[in-house]
Amino acid sequence: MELSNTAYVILGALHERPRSGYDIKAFADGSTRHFWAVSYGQLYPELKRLLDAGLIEAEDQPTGSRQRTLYRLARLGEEALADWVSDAGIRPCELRDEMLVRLFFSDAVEREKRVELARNMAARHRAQAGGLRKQRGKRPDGHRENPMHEEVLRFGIDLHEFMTDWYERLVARLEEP
Amino acid sequence: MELSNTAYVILGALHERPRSGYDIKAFADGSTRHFWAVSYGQLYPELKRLLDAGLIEAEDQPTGSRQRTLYRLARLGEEALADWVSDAGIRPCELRDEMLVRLFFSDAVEREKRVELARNMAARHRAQAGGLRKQRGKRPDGHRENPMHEEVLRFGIDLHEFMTDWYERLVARLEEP
DNA sequence: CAGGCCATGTAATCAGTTACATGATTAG
DNA sequence: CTAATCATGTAACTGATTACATGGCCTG
Repeated sequence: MELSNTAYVILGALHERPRSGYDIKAFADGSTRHFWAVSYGQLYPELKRLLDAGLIEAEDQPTGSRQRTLYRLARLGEEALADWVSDAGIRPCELRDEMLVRLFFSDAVEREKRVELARNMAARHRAQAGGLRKQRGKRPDGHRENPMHEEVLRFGIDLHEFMTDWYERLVARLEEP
Repeated sequence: MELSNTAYVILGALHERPRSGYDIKAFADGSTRHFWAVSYGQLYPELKRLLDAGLIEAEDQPTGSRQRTLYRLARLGEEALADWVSDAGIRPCELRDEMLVRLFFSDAVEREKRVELARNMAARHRAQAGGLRKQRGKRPDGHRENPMHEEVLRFGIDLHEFMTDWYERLVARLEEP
């Protein structure tokens, strides 16, 4: 059976510890969001499918009268996750950037506008790097047993810092012809 | 009226010169593909919509009995393109990378597999940078009047080289603890 | 005359987002 | 008491890909 990448994000989240749907979403928002986002619209139906397929198990754990379903990784899910991570296949890295498309076509407008656009892009990545750095501050120890989480977060920060620098240099280049 | 980004790619392609649908696709594959891909499934319906909206004009130009519709940018389309490029709004830069998700969860597998994954990722970006560099070689002059095309291509090359280096350093870090 | 390129299109499908609807618990 | 957070879910929509179908032109 074919699983979506989102399904593997769920399995990965449950590999660490049992979680509710809400908790899985919070985990994704705080970690994989910058390279793989997950929305409720996918999450809950996907949980149902994984449950039916026997990759995860559900346990009812209400707090008072507030319902809560705690999911945990089943043996089958553990195996599926390990197999998937071990897959040696090369998959494309997809980038979708509307502002970059604008920049690409910005010969059609005056230099001023072009420079402003490049400046906005630098600011965007600066903000993104800042956001990730903040995320990092929030985990004083959470990375002890998952060093790769830390590595990937570091990658995000480095990447956005690289882009910030790149666009700043572009601004300089565009300003003095 | 709201236009999709793909519509703007089309307008941008036509800004340079009149083109057939096939030619627009070839243009996108050879330039915007690495940050904004376009498929036939979107292209032809979108052309129809842009035509109906009066942003582009069509001219029949068959070669023998092989049909061919040449599209050109109308005044309305020219304006729409310029307005869109000038838009100061900040839009997110979206990255979707399945391999990075795997890497993120790779604490779940043995070190060997993890290193192999990182090595594959370095190779992927090396290949991607190479592909872009080749693309660049193919345009001995095409960038004269569109210097931003060259800048964005340069960005792609630099970006993938940065990532290649980053993953190579990761491999080194993972190998000697 | 074959293979590659030029050329146009559609139908089915998919992945994913947005917006909505509902309601309990907890901290200030 | 009220705002934030915890919690679950669905329906409608959108953007985009895949796979298919068709056929002519040009070069070796």
